[in-house]
Amino acid sequence: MAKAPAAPTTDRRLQRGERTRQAILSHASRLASAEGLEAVSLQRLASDLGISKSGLFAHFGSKEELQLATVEEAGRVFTEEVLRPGLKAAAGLGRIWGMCNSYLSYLRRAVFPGGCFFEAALAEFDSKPGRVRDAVVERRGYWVASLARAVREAKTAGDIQSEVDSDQVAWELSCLLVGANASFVQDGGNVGMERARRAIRERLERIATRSAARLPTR
Amino acid sequence: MAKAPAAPTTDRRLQRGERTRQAILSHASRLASAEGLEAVSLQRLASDLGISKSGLFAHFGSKEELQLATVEEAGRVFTEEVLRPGLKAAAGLGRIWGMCNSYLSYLRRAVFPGGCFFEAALAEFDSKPGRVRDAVVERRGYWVASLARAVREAKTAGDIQSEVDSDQVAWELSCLLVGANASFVQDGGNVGMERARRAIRERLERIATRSAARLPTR
DNA sequence: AAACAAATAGCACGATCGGTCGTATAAGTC
DNA sequence: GACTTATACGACCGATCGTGCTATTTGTTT
Repeated sequence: MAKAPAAPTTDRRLQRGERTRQAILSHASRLASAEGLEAVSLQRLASDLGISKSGLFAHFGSKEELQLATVEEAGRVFTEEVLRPGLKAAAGLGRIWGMCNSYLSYLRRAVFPGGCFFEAALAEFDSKPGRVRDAVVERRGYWVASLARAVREAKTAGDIQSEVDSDQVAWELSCLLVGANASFVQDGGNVGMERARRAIRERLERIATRSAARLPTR
Repeated sequence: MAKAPAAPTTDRRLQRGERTRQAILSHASRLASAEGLEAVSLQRLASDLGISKSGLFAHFGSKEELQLATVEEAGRVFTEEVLRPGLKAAAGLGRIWGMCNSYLSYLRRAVFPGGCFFEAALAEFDSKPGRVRDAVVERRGYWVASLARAVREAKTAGDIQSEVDSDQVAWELSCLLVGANASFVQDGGNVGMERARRAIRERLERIATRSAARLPTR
């Protein structure tokens, strides 16, 4: 019953194992965002990190488990870098805008060098069923659902007209954000980013009530 | 000098070769849309088509050439299935709407079983430079440029307000269409399709002039 | 019929893939 | 100290990858 959260063990062996595991997953998620989950081989990972392939393998037991753990790690990062800061603004139009900008910032800062991890993983696994696909789809669904919830909240906060379809708006916003991701990955420039920002601003202003606060210029 | 176009040779050996080459590329492009270009191995292709791996290989000389030819074949199909029918309507709002619907129809009919070939290929190659990437990017750029041109034409036709940014609108439309593709590939349903259609309709109606014809209901 | 050319098949190669196994080493427990 | 436990390693396996090199079949040309 007294199972401590996050297992703050004192055993230095376990600590060491946890550190290498973390290093593996961090590198794997970054690599996978650019080259794809399947393309990240155990050999490649091991030699990049200067450890043995079998030592690395022992941490996961199978390639699929590695991929699953990698998705989970990427989800942790996404929560930290996008979802969490997106909640700083109070519920309303500002929070939606904040979430979108958190995502764009997460792209611009190249948290994952290959763009958004989940867009890459989704495109790779969308047609091949399995646990990895399910995990990716669930995570990505959670993100869109979070956007939809923010829109609903903005509606009850009186920032958004009551007739608008929250899910529809969230879907459109997510489309524009993945468009920004695609543009960014392709040319590394900021044109897609600005296009998305502009489109999102116009979309939000169009459904805002007269009483809603104006969106910040930046 | 008398090199005939499309090489309508009478040599039955060459004809046979061309037929198998076409069969290879057709199967390869369909397969690649679902599983990725890299995942389509020569072995897999050969056994699917009931020919030998070396016989298949001889047609292309390298895997990269195969991939290049596959992209080209997919481009041929895309032109036939999307670009061509999209031009049936006269320049103006109707043509933009027609192009978008051609794309959605191309998705719904599952011309490629894994959704839009180019979205899949782009996601796979966006971070790995090379000739394949260049070919995919060029093709996909041509599609967005065609959308932008249609928007410009609609503007000079008086269907669209003169202040609108054609490239911006085309970018947004392409985002919504790839969103439809992503949704379709994920759940096979039509919700993404309807979302996209609705978003596109609203987007177009918002920039239409008062004199422009109304978009058809279907 | 002989010579030739193109499409296809057979076979083997080196490299790399995910995965297994036995073992050495370091850190904890008694 | 002896004993246990967890990490990491090296060697190796069978399968598959892309790719050459050499027949063999099939159709054309003279």
